[in-house]
Amino acid sequence: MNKANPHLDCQFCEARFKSVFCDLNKEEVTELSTHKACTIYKKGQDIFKQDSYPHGIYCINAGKVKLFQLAENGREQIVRLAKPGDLLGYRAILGGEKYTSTAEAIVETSVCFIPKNLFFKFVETNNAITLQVMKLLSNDLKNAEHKITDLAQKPVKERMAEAILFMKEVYGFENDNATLNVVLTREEIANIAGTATETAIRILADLKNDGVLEFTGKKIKISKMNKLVHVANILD
DNA sequence: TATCGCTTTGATCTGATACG
DNA sequence: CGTATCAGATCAAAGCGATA
Repeated sequence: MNKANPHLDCQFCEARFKSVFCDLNKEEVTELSTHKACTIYKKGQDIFKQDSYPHGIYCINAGKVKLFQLAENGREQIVRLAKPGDLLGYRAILGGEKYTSTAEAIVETSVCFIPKNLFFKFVETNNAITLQVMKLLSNDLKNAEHKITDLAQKPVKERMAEAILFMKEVYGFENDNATLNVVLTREEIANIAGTATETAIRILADLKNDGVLEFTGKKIKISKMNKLVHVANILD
């Protein structure tokens, strides 16, 4: 199933420098390196599941991950997209709770598991990490609040435009500086915007007709960024 | 070539708001 | 109040491309 990947040394890990572990000293990096366990997940594989208990946290080394909650009606709501350097599952660990969402690889993804004890040790002894984690938490909270307001107040077209911009924020562009560096299904995009797949498809077609977006297969190119931002009706 | 999963499209239903 | 309108969801069916 999942290939273990023992050769990744935290000392040289590019992703670590973008993570909460960027401020570790040399001994701590060594400790992290010896206790973490790196695993490769194939596209579509779950890293952890909603309602299960956490035993540690996950740090993405390479790849892309979506986090979603399963609603009563069976629909998924994507609550977060994650990239290399991002931490997964830390809120559940800190709160001593079950996972409130499922994490699934959207492409082949390499993830390092850091045991609970080690994570808590870092948080207790390293102020820089504590501060970083607090920043993460407050950022998550801000995003969650923003999402609530969006879903409650904004029409679908604005949410769809925002969903596209969100994908761009997290994963950026390809070399042409316009094509999103991520491929999601229409259903997944709908699940970011919180709408039905059919509605998402119709709105994407509208945005194409308006000359805002272009499609090549499942790839999305933003041809008129200013117009897309305008459609998204972002107030700040 | 048969099949599967995803995408698209049209038709219809529903709930919220506006309006006479 | 009753009802007209609108946004969006739901349902059904067809299209389409990758893959076994």
